[in-house]
Amino acid sequence: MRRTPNKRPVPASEASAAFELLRQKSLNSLVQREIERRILAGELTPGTKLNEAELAAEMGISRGPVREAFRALEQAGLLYTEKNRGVFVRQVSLEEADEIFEVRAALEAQIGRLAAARIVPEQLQRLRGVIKRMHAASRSRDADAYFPLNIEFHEALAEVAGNRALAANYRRVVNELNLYRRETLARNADIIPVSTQEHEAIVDAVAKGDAALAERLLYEHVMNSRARLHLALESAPAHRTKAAREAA
Amino acid sequence: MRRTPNKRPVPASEASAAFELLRQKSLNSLVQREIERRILAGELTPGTKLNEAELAAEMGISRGPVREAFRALEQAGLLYTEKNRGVFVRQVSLEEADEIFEVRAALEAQIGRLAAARIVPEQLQRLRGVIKRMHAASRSRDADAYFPLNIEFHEALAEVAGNRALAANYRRVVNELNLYRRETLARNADIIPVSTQEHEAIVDAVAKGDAALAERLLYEHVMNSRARLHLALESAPAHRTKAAREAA
DNA sequence: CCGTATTTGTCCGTATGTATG
DNA sequence: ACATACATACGGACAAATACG
Repeated sequence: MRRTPNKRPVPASEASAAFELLRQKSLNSLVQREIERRILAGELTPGTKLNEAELAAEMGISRGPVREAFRALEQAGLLYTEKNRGVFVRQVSLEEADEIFEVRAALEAQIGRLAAARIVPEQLQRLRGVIKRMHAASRSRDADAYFPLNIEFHEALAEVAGNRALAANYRRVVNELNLYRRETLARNADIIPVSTQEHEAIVDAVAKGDAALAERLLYEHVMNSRARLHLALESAPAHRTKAAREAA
Repeated sequence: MRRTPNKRPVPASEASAAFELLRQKSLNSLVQREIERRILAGELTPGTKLNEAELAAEMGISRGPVREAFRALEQAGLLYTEKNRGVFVRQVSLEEADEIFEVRAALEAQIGRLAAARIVPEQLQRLRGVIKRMHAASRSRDADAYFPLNIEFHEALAEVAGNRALAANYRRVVNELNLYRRETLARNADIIPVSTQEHEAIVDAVAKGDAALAERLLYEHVMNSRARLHLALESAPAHRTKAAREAA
């Protein structure tokens, strides 16, 4: 046996949260998680340069674990490195985003196919609940309420599909799409009713167990999202800044 | 301008291949590439423990870059880390492999759909050439010749699809499947004729520009591969060792 | 079960390359 | 164009945890 069967209980004096976390996770993984959080939360925007020493000092650690986290996040597609210059938050161009949408469509279609075959009543109830809240957000044209629901819907569906590898790949692809300049990513309230209807049709197909239909609807839903992004860019080709949005 | 426009020519004394490589690529990326190569070539088999200091010494460098490469390869799914114990080549269970096949099927289907829409004559000619060599390998029941052709076929098709993000995701998934115990992975000569015919039908569909058919055939091809793996496992449930194969 | 050897996790110093006035 | 300041890439040392006799 390679592992000690009975782990010694941690003395109360050492049982701080940070200490207990370090028992299990090494520093590099914590740094990785934190940087990932900041990027996905929008605190670090695409193109931002990350400073090794600064980050290390801020977290009260040395630069080694920070560098290791950089390499992991680089592989994950969230950062890129220019040798001897530094690491930067990745920027996804419109052309890349178009390609990634095609990957997402394929994965979502598979999620739909599997979900239709495997969904159980309580999962269906949850999806119906999300749709209901989407309708509410749609009626009040509340984009800030709608978009978290959109994420929740697709996350829940991925879980229904019951395939961890598929869900993991799906999440990575969605994260990459978030690296397309955040401000413009289809935060247009006009699309909410249409999008809500598409989601409802998807749930209906999954509920019926119609795998082929769910697959097709999800594929089209993703490609429609891509088309809507392009439409939004045409109607507002100039990059709308945060200040401009707040003024409106 | 951030970069020096005219790079100083490298003095002959410093112009060794290794030196010039280091001008562009950092050590961690070279280590990463080398370890990845060893894993995919089968020199490092799933479950093998990697020793930081040993690898560093072997390559004549310090442990820092090795650790950074570990973190990248961990994120890529080729290694996994047990804290304070070490990093190991990842092992993919049969259950995981089944899930990954479903991801691969979705990506391959999308590759087929796009390839049918975008293929140009010279690409088609190349695919037909691979098929031709597959038939030859099939007639002589030469598995060692066939399996590289299989890889070449799918790689070429991914290129035809003309979507870099899709190709990158596809490669990662295929690499993961290679981490399912290598020895058993459908190295059965009986399946070669069937597999060849499936490939030929796929090329025909792509050549016709029939996206829907190419998509369906590729999906089924991948799922058939999965089924053939299961069949092979049933007929030989005991793990056939390298020695056993060589004796046969 | 205990002491020792090995290996990992982390930190720090230095050289090299880059940005800037 | 040059000198200076700064950030990164890498090496090396120390402490803690694990493996082994």
